[in-house]
Formats: sequence, C-alpha cells, structure tokens
Amino acid sequence: MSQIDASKHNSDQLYKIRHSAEHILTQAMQRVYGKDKFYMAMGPATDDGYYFDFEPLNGFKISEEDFLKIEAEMAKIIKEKQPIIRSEITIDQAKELFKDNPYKLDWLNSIEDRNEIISIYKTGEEFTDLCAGPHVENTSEIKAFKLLSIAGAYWHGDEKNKMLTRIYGTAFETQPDLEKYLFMIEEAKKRDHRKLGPQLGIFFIDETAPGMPYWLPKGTVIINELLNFWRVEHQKRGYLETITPQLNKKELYETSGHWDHYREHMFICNMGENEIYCLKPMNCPNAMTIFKQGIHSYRDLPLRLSDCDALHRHEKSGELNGLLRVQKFAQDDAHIFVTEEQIGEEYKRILEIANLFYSIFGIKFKIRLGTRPDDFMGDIATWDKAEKELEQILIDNKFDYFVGEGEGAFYGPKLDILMDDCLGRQWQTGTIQLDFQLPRKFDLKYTDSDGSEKTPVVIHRVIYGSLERFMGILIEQFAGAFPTWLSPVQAKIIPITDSQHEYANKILTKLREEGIRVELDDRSEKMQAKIRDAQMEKIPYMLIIGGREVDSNSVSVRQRDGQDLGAIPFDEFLAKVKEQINTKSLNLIK
RNA sequence: GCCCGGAUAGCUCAGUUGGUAGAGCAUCCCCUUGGUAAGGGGAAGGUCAUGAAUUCGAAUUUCAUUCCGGGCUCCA
Repeated sequence: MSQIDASKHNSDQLYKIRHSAEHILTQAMQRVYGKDKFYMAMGPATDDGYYFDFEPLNGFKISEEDFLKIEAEMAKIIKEKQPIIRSEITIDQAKELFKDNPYKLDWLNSIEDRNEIISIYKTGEEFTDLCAGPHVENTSEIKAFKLLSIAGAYWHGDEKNKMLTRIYGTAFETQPDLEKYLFMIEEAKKRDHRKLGPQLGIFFIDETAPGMPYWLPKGTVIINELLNFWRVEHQKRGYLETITPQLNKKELYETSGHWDHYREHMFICNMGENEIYCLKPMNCPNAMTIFKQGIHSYRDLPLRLSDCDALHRHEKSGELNGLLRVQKFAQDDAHIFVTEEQIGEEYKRILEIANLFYSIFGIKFKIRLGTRPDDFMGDIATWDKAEKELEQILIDNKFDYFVGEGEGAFYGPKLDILMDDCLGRQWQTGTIQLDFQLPRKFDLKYTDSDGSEKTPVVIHRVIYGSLERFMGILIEQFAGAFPTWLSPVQAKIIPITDSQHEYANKILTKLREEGIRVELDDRSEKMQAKIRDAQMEKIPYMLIIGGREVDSNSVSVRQRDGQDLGAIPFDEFLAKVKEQINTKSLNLIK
C-alpha cells in the first residue's frame, strides 16, 4: 500500500544515491555470501530509501543480525571508489548475460515485449545488473546509508508467485540527513496510536478478541462525540438513521452476492441446517431490505438511510494493524437511493460534508477516483459516463485528487478519501461508491413520474470510514492531545492544599452542570506532581486552586501547552471554554 | 496466508557461558499541606505468553501454538 512510485524522481541525485546504494547492497551480499546463495530479482529506489528482492538458494537464510556484516562490506565498496558505468546491449546479449537468473529473464521478456532499450550498469569489474538507471558515477558518492529491515514480498506483487526475501534500506546525501530521518521515524513512533491509545486509557485489544478493540471510558467519550457531531450534521441534511440486524441468514447474502464473493471474510454461526447465520460484514444488504419494504415514488428520492451498527469482518492473520485494520468496527455508513439524474448533485452534497468534517479536524486528505476494474459488472457506457461525471465534480470543486486506474469496486466507480498515518503509510478512510448492481440483485423499484417502474442507483458512502480507523488516525494527528471538544477530560481541578477542597468541589459541580468533562485531583500530592500527571494525560486545562483563587472566586489556568494564563474569574473561564467547545475549535483559549 | 523478528511485575526495561528472577514508575499504607512537569518511608506484586522436548536442573536450548511488530497479499 505504501509502495511508492519513485519514477518521478528519476533525475534526482537522491534517487541515484539510493538506487546505487541498492546495487552496492547486492554486490556486498555477493561478496559476503557468494553469488550462488541467491537470485537477484529486483531492487528500486523509493521515496524514503530502497529495497532489494532476492530468492534465497541452497538453504540460504538471512536475518537482521546479518546487517552489520553486510553494511561493513558496503562501506568497503564505497571506499574502493568503484565506477558505475552504463551500457546498452541487445536482447540476445542480455539473455546470454543473465541466462542463469530466471527473474532477470522474466524481466527481459517483458522489456522485449515493450520493445524498450536494454541497459546494464556495471560497478567496477565484479558486479553487473540489468537496470534502467540512472546511477551515481562512483560508489564513493554514497555518503550515508543504512539497512533497515527484512520482509517478504511476492514476485511482481502477486500472491500466486513465489515469496522473495526483501531487504529495506535507506541512503542520504549526508550523514546528518540520515540521522535526521532516523530521528524523525523515532519521533513519529511516539505518536503511534497503538502505544498512545492504551497509555491514555482510550482503548486496548485483548488477545482473546484480536482486532476487536475494547473502548475504555475515555475512548467511548470520543467515539460518542464523533457520532454526535455526525448525527447532528447528517440530520440537517436529510439523512434518516436506522438500526438493522447484526445476524442475518445466509440467504440474505446469497441474494446480495456476498455469500459467493465475500464468505471468507464473514463470521458464520452454524445453528444447524437451514439455519446458518452470518454476522453482518457490511450494511448494504440490510439497507436494500429496508428499501424493499413498501412502494416508492420518484418523489421519495434521494432516500438517505444511515446505519452505524457494528460490523465484523474476518481478516487473515497478519492483516490486522491496531485500530487501522480491525475485525470489529462501525462505519458512519449511509446508503442513498437516487435516480441516475441525481447522482451528480448527490455526490456534490456528500463531498461538501467530507470537506466540512475534515476541516473540523484540521486534516488534509487526498481523493482517489477509482475507475472500472477488470472484473466489473454492468455496461461500459454507464461506467464511462459515471466516471466522467465524478471527475467533473472533483474538478469543479477544486479537490486534490488523482485517478486510480482499475481501482473502482466491481459494481461501480468510487471516490476514496486517503490519509497518512504517523509513519507515512496511506490509509483509506472515507469512500463514496456508486452502485448499479445491488439494487438490481434485490430487484428494487420505484415509480417514475411517467408511471414506469425503474431501478434506483445506490450511493454507498462513509465520511469517517470506520470510526476505529478514524480514531487511530486522530490519535496520531493530535498525538493524543485532542481538541477540547473531543478531550475525554477537558479540565482538571488541582487544589494546592486540602483547605481548598470545598471550593474545588463547588466548581467541580458547577462545571459538570454546564456539561464540561472535569475531574478533581484531591490526592494528597504536591501540586507539581498533580500538574505533571495532568500533563501526561494531555488534559487541555489545569485549574489551579489556592487560597488566592478561593478568595477571588477565580481559577488559575494552566494550559497543556505550558502556558500559564494566571487567575481568571470563574465565570469568564466557563464562558471561554464553552465557546471553544461549541465551535469545535482546534486551539486552546490562548 | 506468506517472509523476518518479538513476548520477563499493571507500565518501561535489566537478567552474564542453562543453577527456579531484579530496578524504576504505577498500586496500597504511613509521614508530608506545598503556587505551575515527579516530597519521603514502608508493604505487596511474576507458573518468565501457552504446550511439549532435551537436561540432574530451562526465563535462558529445540519444536509447536497463540498473540504482537515490520513487510507482502488483501482491505474501511
């Protein structure tokens, strides 16, 4: 998913350095282990480094402990100042040169098919690789490099092919650049939601329920705030919320097609023959079932049915990832039944909602227009028309988008909202999908203005995507320091001595009556210790109460960013915080 | 599912060539009542992920399982 197309960097010095570092890595491995220990498959530069894929031979096995040895050899090659020289050869010469390497031959065949020029790069006298380049001119130009990790990867990214061994590494123009990069990775890891979430009491995942998060009280507050906001904004826009069955007989999924195409992802309860139930993996079939109730007029459309129930999808082991990939989740889902003429207008309305939501969180997103995949359903003309229409809407509304060829769903084109996690990996959150198929499968009908029966089109759409994934992204976005309206605890009252407890309790009650989520720290600890603990919890406001505040009916406000706002009259603080919460401000008072 | 790693107290981590476990923080108790990021003392807390194997003896070696991490594939 995070594989990066580095071709755009072909001319960059950094790209050359990285690609050459990858050649040096391969050369070093040949020296250390011998050429007969692996087939070189391929190795490109990427946006943040490079990788090298190979097939181990003769029981050869490598682990990260071997990196030191390899890196030492790489350093040697660099020190030897070996020239890297390009030359072009014919297909026959190339096939002879790489006759012992099935991967290179495979590669050569596709180059031959495309009728491209064949170039090789030679490092000194000992190493040659089939490569489009470009490279640095001399190994000594590699000033800073490091091997990072070992992974497995399928040849050509295809599950059916053999799994190769991949070594990831990176290289930079200077040593400080490399160190800066490694430092940034370490810093990013500190905001990892898998670490921060449990630390801040937001969620945890127990091994008895893999991929199914427990939302702790603080996490539940946030989820509910997200949903409240969502409900208010959608109610305003004519959405109607529903609640539908968690378990459905398999017959429902036979109708929808999921029993045939999606069964491996469904949790199935076998209660005996003719009584096989499935935990719902998505809401669509239930939405179709609702639409089937009663008779619909064109006047009823668009009909916007939303549903935020829990969904369960069984994922293969190894595919789970914190909150970003789970087995139990809830989508902020809605199915909108429209006529074909209404598609454009409805998409516009949905994109407006997306804009509103993401701006509230201060999150930038990209849109991917997924076009017709190979295994599509329906007719090409309808697809083309829909794709064009979607693209026009993106252009008209000046969205940052790109086209993902063949990335549409099999039932229709889609717009995906994409965001990055703290490690730069890209995740899909929202998605707006057009569906011509499901309404047909369920034989949905409405009566048009001329009295004829027609099948509606369905738009599947989520804005947050899944609340779980969105929460994961949010935790990382804010590094756990949520804007006040989302903060599980918005203020902590910190009395300096026990003699302020009466006043502290009074403002505790008052703030709670006003709907502020506030806690009182009445432990017999030093004020400094209480402040430290509140800081660690990332609570936006600490209200310090000493004798002076009691006498003046005020609170001394310390913000979590370290700012000391001094004594503020209690009513003034209350008004300011309420204002901030109501406007869902991303900032603190000052 | 696949490739490579990992799992020691609630948390963060020590644990030398195999001889049945340690620290800091958190918890509980006592003392301490203080102006913007940790006051002091004491107690309690672990079948070293689980199950086998090797051994006189396993946290430590081997195998399997579960879960976790980095990737691949797949996906919201």
